[in-house]
Amino acid sequence: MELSNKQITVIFKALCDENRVQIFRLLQGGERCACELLDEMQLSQPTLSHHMKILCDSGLVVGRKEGKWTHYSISAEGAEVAIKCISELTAVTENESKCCCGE
Amino acid sequence: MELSNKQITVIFKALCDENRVQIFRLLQGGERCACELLDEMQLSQPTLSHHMKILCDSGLVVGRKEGKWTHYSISAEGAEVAIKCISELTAVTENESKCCCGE
DNA sequence: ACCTCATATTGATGATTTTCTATATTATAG
DNA sequence: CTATAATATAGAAAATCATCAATATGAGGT
Repeated sequence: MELSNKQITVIFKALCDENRVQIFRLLQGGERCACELLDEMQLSQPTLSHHMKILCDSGLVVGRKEGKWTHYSISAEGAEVAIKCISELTAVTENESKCCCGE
Repeated sequence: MELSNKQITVIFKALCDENRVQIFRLLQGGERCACELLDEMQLSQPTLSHHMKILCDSGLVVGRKEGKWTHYSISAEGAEVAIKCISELTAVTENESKCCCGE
């Protein structure tokens, strides 16, 4: 499963906004519907909806539709992918110390 | 070590741009100076410098100044912080299934 | 001291993102 | 089938971000 640079940016975009980080903290307590999240955030309903779309696109959050409601929760699989991704990106594979610039 | 929402966004901003992800891939081979990175990226020198600042601010990359050159490398400590951060944020601590909206 | 090379900073511009209001969609209740 | 409630989408404004050209800084070399 090789992710493109673009796909990686989509994953981590989830964590690049303070409101979205706050939404993760709310979801840590378990599944929440959009109206509950809206109650606890200082955002308009369309803005929350926009953030939830970005979170779902990242794979870190999943939405479950049930009647009128959409229930959101943290995806353990998405989290695993993100952690594996950051682990791989930050894994240094050097086998010798290379000097550049003719030092 | 409790990170604020704002601090978390600074960490993951590093991975929200395709060029910056590409820089990680280049740094996987070991320490590189800015001029080497510039050779391999389709960016102007000031733009690369701008990205390197964001990467260093995130803690995922460190810069080491030596004479005229700045050598950049991936920070294992920074990576550890980022992984711990995403692990904590995505850890669900629910102990009972809560239903909202009077279901 | 001057020149050159590597990198950083400034300032401007276009692109993207966040946010809102207004409206549309979809589901249930009466 | 109409009304209402929950969520999504469209469109516009404001803020932020990525980018570049020009310039500044700072370290060696001559």
